[in-house]
Amino acid sequence: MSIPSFNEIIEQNDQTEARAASLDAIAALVGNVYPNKFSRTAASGVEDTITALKHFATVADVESRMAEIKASLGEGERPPADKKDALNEKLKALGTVRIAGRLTTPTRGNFVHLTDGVNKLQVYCNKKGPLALIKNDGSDSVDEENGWALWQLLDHGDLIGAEGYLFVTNTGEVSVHVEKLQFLAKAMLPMPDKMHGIADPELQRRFRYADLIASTLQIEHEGLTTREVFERRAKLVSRLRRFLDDAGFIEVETPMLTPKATGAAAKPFETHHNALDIPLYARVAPELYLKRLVVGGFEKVYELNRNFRNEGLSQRHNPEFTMLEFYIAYMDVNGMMDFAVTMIQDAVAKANNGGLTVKYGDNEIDFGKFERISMLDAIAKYAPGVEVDDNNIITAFDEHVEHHLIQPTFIVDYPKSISPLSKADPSNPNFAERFELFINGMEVANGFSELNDPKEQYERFVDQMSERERGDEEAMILDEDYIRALSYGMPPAAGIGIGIDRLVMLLTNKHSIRDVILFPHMRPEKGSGGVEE
RNA sequence: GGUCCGAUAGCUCAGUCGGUAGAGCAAGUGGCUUUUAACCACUGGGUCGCAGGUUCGAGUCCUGCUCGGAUCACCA
Repeated sequence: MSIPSFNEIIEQNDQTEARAASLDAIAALVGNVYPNKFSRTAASGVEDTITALKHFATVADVESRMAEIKASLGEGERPPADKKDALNEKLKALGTVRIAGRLTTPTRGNFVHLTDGVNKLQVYCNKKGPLALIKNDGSDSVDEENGWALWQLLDHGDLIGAEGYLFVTNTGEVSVHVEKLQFLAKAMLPMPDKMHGIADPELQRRFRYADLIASTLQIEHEGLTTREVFERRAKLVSRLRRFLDDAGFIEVETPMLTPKATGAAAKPFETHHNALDIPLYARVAPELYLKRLVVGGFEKVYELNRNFRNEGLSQRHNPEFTMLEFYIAYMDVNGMMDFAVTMIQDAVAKANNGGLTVKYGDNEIDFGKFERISMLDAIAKYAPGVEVDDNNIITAFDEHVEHHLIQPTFIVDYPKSISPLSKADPSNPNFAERFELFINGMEVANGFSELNDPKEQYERFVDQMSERERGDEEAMILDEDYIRALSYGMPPAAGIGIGIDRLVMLLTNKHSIRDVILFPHMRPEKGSGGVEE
């Protein structure tokens, strides 16, 4: 395989050539074009971001005062000079600020915005100066003459540092009057379209970095920006962790590479360990490891991490997906449903600005109430004429019921035959004490009263193994060590697995799982050497 | 894997009945310089996804392929 040249990786065209020329000219002015640091000092007195500066009390106050003044003005009217001057006094008293960020689209002439990804702050440079540039030779020495020359060489998307004082413009926007400018890094590639961002979903996912840049440079957008989607995702995940930690759980990490892929009905990825010369499988579920820990005395235990399933890709399926799985000793399936509702409501509210209702496509989903209905009752309700027996119950459910379950609904009483790790319902031995949570027709969670009788568990595995021999590739594999663990005695316990990606889809009004995973699986790029032709 | 839709300038997109390849943004040059996405003037920029076919002539019609999206099947 030949190593591609830089110019093959970064396709050369008029845009990149112009930027390369700009970079050469900047190098002639400042020296090293990739300096190692820029000290950001904002008015709040700490190493600060633009966002922190904008939220700093004095700045925020000036902005809100100016907003009031502007609200009282007519179309095209400018804020009165005396009021502006008074606010400028307050800003000037803050002294010099040093901010850094990416250059957004130049508006006109000397004005441009710098963004730290979250917020923007306008900066202003005056040709008549004084405008110095900070040299990048490590000495922090200043070239008093060439600030304007550097300013003119900058491109949309370049990263710069700016030092100056805050002021309010004639139109009432708080800005930095730049006195010193430092070049920090070059955007060799043109920025995404300022109005549309990156429109092609393939390119959004493939070039996620550019998609995220577009989130902060784009002028208008519908729905959440990509950045906001992942901020919301992060908020949800951190809130779920917090909730469990506060409830006395321990977070653990169990093997991702396992000698046996079991604990869920799924096809695994296979790899090979060279030193041991054995096959290893990317885990399809952490379930059996976590229950070993319940045996060991971790009565409340959770893992929030990736699982891997070697199956088809779809709007709702990525080969690796994030699952929150947890177990509570001495609890049964009903207690688990109660607990899960409280936890999900807490996390949804925190990630959704306090609200429990979410717009998803044409539906409004209300996380305020979760229904519970048995699988048989659900089939009777949505497919009244359909005769159900052991063999067709799941098919009937999938075909006739699933897509009706828009509002959060626990389907309970699953056939035992398809629930090899869950306890049977004592009053109805053909059924398991198991639920799945459906929202918008999508399976979001799966939980049950955990089977803790080692002999029965062994028999269930044996049944699975014979299913396997009959050709069901996804039937579970007997895990002998798990049987041994259960034989030490596991307390009664309830467990649940929650599909985090799908929950995030619901909270962000995204209809493809690939839009809530930063780097979803894609086919290799053509000519990247990823595939032999 | 089946079906439907799409691929045109760096980006977002037009392109009528088959008849010289278009716009906005971005880029370049010059002007303006307290502006709020889009200031003014000029300029450069195309293997119309790939390969065939029909035709005097194909971005446009036909066939195959590649890649993507939607949807069905399968799955969580």
